[in-house]
Amino acid sequence: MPLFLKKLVSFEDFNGNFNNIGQVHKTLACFNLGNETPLWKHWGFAYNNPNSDHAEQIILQELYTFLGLDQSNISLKYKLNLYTSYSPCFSCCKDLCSFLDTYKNQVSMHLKIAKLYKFYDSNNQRGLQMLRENGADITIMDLEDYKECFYLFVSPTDTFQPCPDLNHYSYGNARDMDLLWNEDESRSKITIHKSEICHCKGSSGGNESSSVFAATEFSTPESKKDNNEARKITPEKLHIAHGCKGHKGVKRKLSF
DNA sequence: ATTTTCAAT
Ligand SMILES: [Zn+2]
Repeated sequence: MPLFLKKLVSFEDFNGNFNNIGQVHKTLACFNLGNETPLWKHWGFAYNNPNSDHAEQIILQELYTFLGLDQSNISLKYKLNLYTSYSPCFSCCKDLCSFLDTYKNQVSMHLKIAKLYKFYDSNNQRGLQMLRENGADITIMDLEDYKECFYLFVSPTDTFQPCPDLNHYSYGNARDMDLLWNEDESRSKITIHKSEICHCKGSSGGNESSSVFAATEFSTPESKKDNNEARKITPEKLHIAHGCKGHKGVKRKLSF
C-alpha cells in the first residue's frame, strides 16, 4: 500500500502532484488528525494504488484502524485536515460521508483540494455537494494553503515556491467550486419542497427535482449513462465539441 | 477561465 505514516513528502512529489498545473495521472493526499493538544495524533500521506485504490480510500482505511481503538473515548474531538491533489471522486465522496457518519460529533473534516478531478462528470459534482451537506468543510487550496501544506508535509525550513500560474489556476478552481455550491444551495430548496412526492420513481421526464432527490438518497452510483443533460457545469470544450459556440460556458449555464 | 484528470499506451 502506498501509505506513509509520520513521514515527510519529498520536494519532487509535492511539486509533481500539488505544485503544478499540468495533467497528472496520480493523486497524493496528505492528512493530519489533531485535537486540543498541539501535537498531531496521527499524520501521513498516501498515493493512489494504480488501477486499484484511490488515495482517499487508503487514508480512510488507516483512519478507521487508528480511530477504532479510540472508540471508547467519546469526549475526544478530532479535527481531520486532508490535503488532496485531486478532489475526491463520487465513490470516495460516499466513503468520506460514511466516515463522517461513523464518527459523528467526534471528527470534523477539513478538505483542501488542489485541482478538481473530472469536474465535467456530474456524479463527481454531486459527490462534492453531498460531502459538503454532510458537514465537511471543503475548499480549493489558495496560495496560503499550498504554503501551509508545504510547511507541514514537506519542509518547515524551506520556502515554498509556487509554480508559474498556480495562483491563477487556484482561483479558477475556486470559482468553479463556488458555482457548484451556489447551485447546490439554490436546488436544496427544491429538494425539500418536493421531498414528499419524489418516491415515485420510473416516471420519466428526468426532471431536475427527482435527480436531486436521487442524489440525496445516495441511490445513483456510477451509472454509466452519464449523458445527463441537467449537468450544470461543463467545460467549454464540450460545447465546442457539440458544435455550440457558447463562450460563457459555466457562467451562463449557472445563472439561476 | 485551464480543463478530460487516482491512465493507457
Ligand atoms: Zn476516488
